[in-house]
Amino acid sequence: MGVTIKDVAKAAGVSTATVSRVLNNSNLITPQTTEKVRNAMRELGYFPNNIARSFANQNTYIIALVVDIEEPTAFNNPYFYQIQYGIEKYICPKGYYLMIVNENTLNHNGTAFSKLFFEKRVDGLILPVSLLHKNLVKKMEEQKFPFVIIGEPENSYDTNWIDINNKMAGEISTTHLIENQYKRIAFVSGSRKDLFNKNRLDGYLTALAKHGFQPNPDLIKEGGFSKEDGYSIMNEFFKQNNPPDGIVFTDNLVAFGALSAIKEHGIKIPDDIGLVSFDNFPVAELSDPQITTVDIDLLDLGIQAASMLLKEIQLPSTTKQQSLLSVRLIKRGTSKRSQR
Amino acid sequence: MGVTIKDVAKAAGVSTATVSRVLNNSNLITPQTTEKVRNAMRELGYFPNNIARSFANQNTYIIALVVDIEEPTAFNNPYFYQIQYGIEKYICPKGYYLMIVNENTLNHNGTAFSKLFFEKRVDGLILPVSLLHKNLVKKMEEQKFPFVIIGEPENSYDTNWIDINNKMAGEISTTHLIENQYKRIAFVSGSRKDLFNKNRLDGYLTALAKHGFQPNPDLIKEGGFSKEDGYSIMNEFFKQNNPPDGIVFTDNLVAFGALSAIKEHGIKIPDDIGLVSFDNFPVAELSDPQITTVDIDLLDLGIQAASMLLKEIQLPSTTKQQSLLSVRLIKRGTSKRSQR
DNA sequence: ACTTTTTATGCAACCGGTTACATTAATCTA
DNA sequence: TAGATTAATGTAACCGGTTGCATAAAAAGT
Repeated sequence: MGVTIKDVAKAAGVSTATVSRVLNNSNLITPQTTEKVRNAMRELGYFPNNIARSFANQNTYIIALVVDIEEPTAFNNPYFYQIQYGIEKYICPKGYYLMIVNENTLNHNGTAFSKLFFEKRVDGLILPVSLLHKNLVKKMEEQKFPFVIIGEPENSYDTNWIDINNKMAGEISTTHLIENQYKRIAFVSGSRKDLFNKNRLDGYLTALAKHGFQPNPDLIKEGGFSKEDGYSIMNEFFKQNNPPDGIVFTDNLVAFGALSAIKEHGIKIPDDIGLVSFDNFPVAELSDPQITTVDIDLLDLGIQAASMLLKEIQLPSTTKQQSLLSVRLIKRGTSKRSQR
Repeated sequence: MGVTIKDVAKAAGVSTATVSRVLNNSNLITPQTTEKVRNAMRELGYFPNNIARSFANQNTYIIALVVDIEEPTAFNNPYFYQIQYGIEKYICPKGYYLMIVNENTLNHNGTAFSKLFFEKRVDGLILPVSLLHKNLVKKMEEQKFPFVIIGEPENSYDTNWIDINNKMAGEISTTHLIENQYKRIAFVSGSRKDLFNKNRLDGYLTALAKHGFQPNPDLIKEGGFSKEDGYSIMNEFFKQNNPPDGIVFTDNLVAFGALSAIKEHGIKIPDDIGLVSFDNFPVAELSDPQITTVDIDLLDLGIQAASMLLKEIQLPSTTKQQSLLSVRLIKRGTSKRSQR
């Protein structure tokens, strides 16, 4: 039905091997022959059948990004979207394509995505640390199957991984508040079962220590993802007899909710209280005042992850790559104290 | 290196054909034989090589979603992200995988994605109407290659397509303002070169006509995507000697910017002016007051598009499928007048 | 001019499944 | 129970490229 390499070979008066070599820019072929073959291809409207190509050399030129997003929260959080965009941007000019798999739509045992590996559907995987499973990792390493983890894994894993520098993020945001003369600085994060939240807290504590502040357990809270959570956490703080005058939030939406609570109490931002948040998602610019945030460059994270993976695919190595990306603070209205 | 069908055949004492039939759940095979083969597979840790499978039957079980997102705007707009999520959700349980291609990272002639089709890398395509090109469409139709367009194309195209009902969206949003006793209702949309904006305007005009309102050219504006655009457009309205008291925006962010301008003028929302926007993106809930929006169900759009495509892949038909999805209004703070 | 080396091309096996067709085993019919 | 029909399995060609090895052609060496 389609035009095959045989048709081209016949039309150009050469063998299929020669046509194949032209396709692959082998440097064995004479310019004249190349020319002949190219012409034949053009005349016949030939395109190489990619499935056959993959079959012959046992690779697909596809890599997959595995995500685990839940429906309700999916669209508030552009996390994977930005990473995805970065990956695509990097691999596409190199002739690779990106496949997206959401583990949650497969809903088996949390390793359904591993079919991609077992069935050789892709040449490599990028997956979030939350989907790491000991057995699967062992199998992939045995077969030298390339994969890169997004997020720092527990140190029992020696794999390729990449993450933003969460400790640094915790430290610079806290330091920023300290430098703006806030004195009682609180820290509100997601679950500290997650290593990245532990690291963020670590950064917060480091900053306090460096400036001679004592950490105060009352000012360290855990849990919360939503605007509503932020609202109620803030109100809990207000019930304390000595509430914080500065808060580091590790989530934009939580900060957004806290903002409402603060306004309701008639407390001035940033004069009476300073706020810093993480993840410079678009919402951070929409509040009034705009939220000071740690900007994590997820586009770059995607690019770096992809680069790491392609390196592994193209020249497999036994030493694993690891990378921590710097973050920077974007100073906005919630932390710029007029004076004091 | 890997375990192949031959190994399984030998271990089970049957032919490769039988193993293949077991793999494909052919109903020719005896339960006993099936059992034998399954056991052999299990013992050997066999997984079918998917590349070989694809090669044998010339399909990939992959479909691609082609997008065209520009970097700066990419993350404000979860448009494709939600659609993508819907597609993935639909196709995954049916054994298909999703590939994502961003035309803008390929940056050739706007049809770089067509390689996917020519090289048979995927079984079908879902692409936005903005990427439609006459010649390419002709070629794809000649070869009966399945594809679905997101967005209503100009009527010179007879293809499978799906869109939200933009006229309905324009009409219900306008009607809602009319019913809330707003009298001078403006309409602010993106470029009217795009059919969907024409349709939205059409809906607006229809609603006005149904309620005996005369359209007023001063109240119909075009252009703008950002918060800043919304801010300046709103200020232009305020310069008019008879500004609107109700506005339909076709973009969340534009409405967000307009909101700031309105507040600065000390005008009360929703008592003095009512706002409705399109696209119920997460930001709509973050403003104060929250923005009344037309909710377009992009998750469903993705699901429907995928369903359309798989239908086309599984049983090709000559009659094209078209679908307009209903929209609904989510009433929030910017349009709930206390009384009048 | 004749061997030796290098370069360009062809031959054919191979990648791992699928499936049309052939063959054998099982079941049915009279 | 032989003969016809149906069900289960096997044989081998095929999908469309790639590539090791053989060979032919060209270039270099003596």
